[in-house]
Amino acid sequence: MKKTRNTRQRGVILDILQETREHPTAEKIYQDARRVIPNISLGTVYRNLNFLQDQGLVREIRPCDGGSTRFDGVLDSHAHFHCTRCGALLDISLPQGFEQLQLNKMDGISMISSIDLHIIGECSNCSEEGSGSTH
Amino acid sequence: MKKTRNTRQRGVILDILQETREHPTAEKIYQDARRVIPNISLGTVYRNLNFLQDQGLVREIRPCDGGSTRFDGVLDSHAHFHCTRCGALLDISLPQGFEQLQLNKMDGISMISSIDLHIIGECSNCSEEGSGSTH
DNA sequence: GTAATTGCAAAAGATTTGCCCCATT
DNA sequence: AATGGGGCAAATCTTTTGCAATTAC
Repeated sequence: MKKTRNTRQRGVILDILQETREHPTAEKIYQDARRVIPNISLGTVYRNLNFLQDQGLVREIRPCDGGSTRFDGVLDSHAHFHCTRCGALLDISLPQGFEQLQLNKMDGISMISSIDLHIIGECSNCSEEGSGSTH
Repeated sequence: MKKTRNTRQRGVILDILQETREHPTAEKIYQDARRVIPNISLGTVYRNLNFLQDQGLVREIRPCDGGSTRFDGVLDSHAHFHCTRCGALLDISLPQGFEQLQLNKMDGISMISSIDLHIIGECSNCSEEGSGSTH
């Protein structure tokens, strides 16, 4: 297999993802990265995100309610909560009993590599504000 | 609120979605619909998919592994299995005990409207075929 | 008759890719 | 020096939208 190089761009992108729990989009990562490497290009960001995903260092989350792909650099197992009002995408702990679910041998499944749990609803912030605000 | 009309296009699209468990993409629905209404347009398909979603008659599934949005017209609660080899997206039953999970009051969540469970792995078909095939 | 809906084509986004140059090893 | 990776811009793909014509009610 071919050798990979440690470029500044790649390092910065990975750092950004590992230091936030905001699940940024590629565009947001691009903007953050430009504060460090002003002439980094969006194409490079995408190429590295794909690369890091292939390496298993990062994973992508596709918001259930449309919008662009977001990325997650925190690999502890956790679920995601999507707020339909403000669009927030939050890490949440796996519900009690989740690990014990009978997951194997279901239907036509022969091997499970990962399980994604997405909870869609309203976050406390939005609910506290009554029915008006959109963020 | 404004009145809605029962157009042939809308009916055909809904039928297609309710009669399959294949979770077609908009493009696939468009192709199927053209066999019935040869000059239906892709724009109409998208407009109706969004409309049907707003009505709660259909929901969209965003494949975790990229690719375009797929649609589901079967509303019984079920989970989805994504095969990383052949790309199949299958309905599966919710695992035992799933309904009893402690889901409320977690972290900053104040209201839950739906829960999506996606299982990623390999389907039996692909595994039986050994390690070669891509479908 | 009226307004919701369609078809078509253009526009808008998001992501990928080709090409040539630069920088890591 | 060799070649993986970057920058830039064009290309691709998916989805949305404006508008005039059509059709359900």
